[in-house]
Amino acid sequence: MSKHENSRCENCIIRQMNSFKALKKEELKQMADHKETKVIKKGEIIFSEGERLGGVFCVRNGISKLSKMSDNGRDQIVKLATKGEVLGHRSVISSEATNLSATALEDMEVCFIPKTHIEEPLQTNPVFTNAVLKHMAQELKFADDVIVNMAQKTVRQRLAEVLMYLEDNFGVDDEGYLYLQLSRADVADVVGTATELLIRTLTKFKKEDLVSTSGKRIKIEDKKALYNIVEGI
Amino acid sequence: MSKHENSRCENCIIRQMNSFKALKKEELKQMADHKETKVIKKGEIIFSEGERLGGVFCVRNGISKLSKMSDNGRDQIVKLATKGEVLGHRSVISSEATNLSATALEDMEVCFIPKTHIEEPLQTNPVFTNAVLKHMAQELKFADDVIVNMAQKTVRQRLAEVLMYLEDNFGVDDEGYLYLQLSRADVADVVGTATELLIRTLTKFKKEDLVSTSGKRIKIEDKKALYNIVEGI
DNA sequence: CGAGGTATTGATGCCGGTCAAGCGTTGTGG
DNA sequence: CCACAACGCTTGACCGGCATCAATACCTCG
Repeated sequence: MSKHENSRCENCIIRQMNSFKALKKEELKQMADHKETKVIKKGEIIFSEGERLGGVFCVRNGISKLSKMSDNGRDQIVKLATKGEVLGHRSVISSEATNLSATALEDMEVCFIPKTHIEEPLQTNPVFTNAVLKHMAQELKFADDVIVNMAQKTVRQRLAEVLMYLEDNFGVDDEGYLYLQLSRADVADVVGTATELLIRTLTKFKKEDLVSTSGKRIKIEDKKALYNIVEGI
Repeated sequence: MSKHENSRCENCIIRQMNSFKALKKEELKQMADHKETKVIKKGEIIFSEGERLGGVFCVRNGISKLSKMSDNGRDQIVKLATKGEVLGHRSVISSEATNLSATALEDMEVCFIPKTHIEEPLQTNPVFTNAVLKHMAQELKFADDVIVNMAQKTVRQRLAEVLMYLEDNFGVDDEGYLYLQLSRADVADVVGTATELLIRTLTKFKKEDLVSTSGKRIKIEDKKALYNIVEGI
C-alpha cells in the first residue's frame, strides 16, 4: 500500500466510520495538510485528565481506554475506543480541559488533527455539525445506561455484560477467545470493582461453564446464560 | 403579568437559560405559533421510557426527575431538570424512542414544542446547532463523572455529594433547609441505593452534626465536612 | 535464572440489600 | 370531628456482596 494513499485524509478508509464522512473534500484536504500521524506504543498515554488539547486524535489502528481517576485513587474505565473513533472531541467542542485520560491498550496509530480543522467546519458545515451532534446523542444515551448499571447491578451482572460487550465490539480470534486481551486489572476497572473480586467472579463463571480461559485469554461458552445473568434471571 | 407576554416564545425569559437563546426571531415566532403549554401535576408522568416523542418539553416552572428502570426493577434517577431545561432533546436529535422517563416532582408548567421547530433550525441555523452541541458536551462530561462516582464511591460519599448538589442547584429556603423536598425514596433513587440504607446514612450524618432534619426537610449544617467525605478524607 | 509484574486463592470484616415490624402523618369518609 | 386507612418514614435483624490485606503461584522478559 503506498504511503501516499494512507497519508491523505481524503482517501482514509477510517473516515467512513465516523462523523468525518460528513466533511467536504476541501475540508478534508485542509485537514490532511495539517494532521500529524503518531505511533503510540502499548501502555503509553495519549493524553491525561486535565490537559488542554490542541486538537483531536483519530484512531487509525489499535485500541485505547478512556479512564478517569476517582478521588479514592482507583481508576474507572469509561470507554474503550478503537479504529474509527475520535478522541478528545468533547473537550475541543466545549473548549475545556479533558475530563478523561486516554491510554493505549495495544500499539496504536493515531492522527492528531489540530482543532481549527474541527472548529471551522462546525461553524460552516451543518451536515458535519449534525453528524457530530447525533453521535454525541448516542454517547449520552450509552452513558446514561452505564450509570443505571453501575448504580443498580451487581459485579456479577456487570461482568457478564462487559464480557458480551467485548465479544460484540471487538470480536474473537480463530479459537473463539476474545480478541481484546485486557489485563484482569483493566477488566476490573471497566466493571468498577477490585481485581480480586473480578477474578473470583470470573472463576465462578468458569465453574458454571459460562466462560473458559487460557492464560489471560477469555472465551465465552454460553452467551445466553450470560445474558440471563445481566437481566437478573 | 399579561397572558400575551408569557405566551410568546420571543418574550419568554426561560429562553435566556437554554440553547433557544441562539434561535432567530423568525424561528421563535414559528415555535410560539405551534407550541402548547401544559400544566402537569406533581407525580404525573411527562413521558415514559420507550415512548416516541413528537417534540421536546421546555420546563417553565417546577422540577422533574429523569429516571430509568433497571432490569432488576429499581428506578435510577439520572438527572433532575428544572426551569429552563429542555426534556427529550436527545431522543429528538437521534430520532429514537426515549431512553428515560420524565416525572414531575412538583406541579409544573411546560411548553411542548413539536420537533419540526427543533429539527429545522438544526439544519439551517449553525449558531443554534453549536449551542445544542456544546450543551450536550457538558451533559456528557457530567454523565462520565457520575459513572465514576457510581462505580467507585460508597453510599456515604454519594449521599454527601447529592446533598451538596441539591443545595447548590436548587437552593435553600429562608430557614436554610433544602428547597427541593424529595421523598426519601427519590433521594435513594438518585444516590442509587435502597431507601432504608439511605435513611440510615442520613441518620449517621445527623449524629455527626453534618445535617439536620425537620420532617422530610433537610438542612446542611457542615458543608466542608460533607465535602471532605466526598473526597474520601 | 532471577526479578518484577501479573494472576490466583485465602481469610477477615465492613458495606449494603432485604425482609419485617413499628411509628408518624396525612387525608378521607362517616 | 373522629376513626381508620394508606402511605411514607424509621429502626431492627440478618446475611450475602464486596473490599482489603496477605500470601502464594505463575509468567515473561531482560
